[in-house]
Amino acid sequence: MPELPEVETIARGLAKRVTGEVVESVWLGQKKEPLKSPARQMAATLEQSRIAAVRRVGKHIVFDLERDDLARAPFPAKSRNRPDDVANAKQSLRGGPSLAGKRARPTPTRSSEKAQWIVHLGMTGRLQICSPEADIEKHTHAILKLASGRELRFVDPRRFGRLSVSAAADFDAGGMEPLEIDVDRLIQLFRGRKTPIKSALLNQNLLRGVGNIYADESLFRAGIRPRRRAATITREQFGKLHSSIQEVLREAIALGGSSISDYVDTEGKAGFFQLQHRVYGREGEPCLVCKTPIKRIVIAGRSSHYCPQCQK
DNA sequence: ACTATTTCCTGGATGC
DNA sequence: TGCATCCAGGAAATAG
Repeated sequence: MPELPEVETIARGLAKRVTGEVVESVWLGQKKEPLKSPARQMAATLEQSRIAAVRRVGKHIVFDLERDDLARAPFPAKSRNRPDDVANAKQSLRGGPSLAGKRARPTPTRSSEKAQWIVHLGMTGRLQICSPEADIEKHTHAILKLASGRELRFVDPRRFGRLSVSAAADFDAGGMEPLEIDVDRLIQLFRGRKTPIKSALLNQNLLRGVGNIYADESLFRAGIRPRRRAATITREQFGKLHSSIQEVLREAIALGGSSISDYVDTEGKAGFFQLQHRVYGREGEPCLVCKTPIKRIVIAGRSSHYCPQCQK
């Protein structure tokens, strides 16, 4: 559910609150789904590094990590680990997390080392900043203990979220940023594709960050039906689509994203763009332009909402 | 090289 | 009230 505007909102909030923090220690849960990198490598990369920046790339939250103190170890090289090598996984959450402590003896390094911690929230992932005394929620998969005494926690009931580290600071989410791409590039991306435009918009290898809500909303504003094959869309319509996508995303960011179900930002505040939805979640309700009932169809397993009158 | 379909996961909503 | 079933969604994996 968090798409570009929600992730942008969350990343901005985090940047405000944890930039400059040092990660002292890391606890990682025993569930393996949320971890794309080996637990030991992730913990070792995070521990003793400073959060230099937090930013959004597509739907990913990227924490830029730096380690410029000569006394500290360089980021660990890629290592194969035993599958059960999960940092202190057996510790009970109830008594407070035990934090993965001792690492290998630091090897002095001359250069400033960079790495990244990459968080994808999936459907239900959340990053919390809280005091160590705060109750640890069910489905907490990672806890970063910060030098300020606070904790940064990753909670994700459905476990569609993913955590990974990129040792070389070269994380590439693929695709292009929808708020940066120009019309010609957009046309290049979609031209000639037989797939429905809705599916193309959701393909993160083309545009990164657009999800189900903003795809439907953009197509409505552009007057294009979600099932339209990308290849049949005219240059002029692509122009309209390009401006619709950017308009929808910018408005949504300005309102703090869409709070569907239980989405809240890092401060616990809800977004308000859901109040501006013109088709998403409005099946059967009258189109705000022409009063025709909004239709809901399924495209590639995704519910898609549109006005049969306004969209062609 | 593309495109379409299936799979992963749990909580909330719905139905009997 | 309780139990079963369905649905939501992103992206990786699989199949064509």
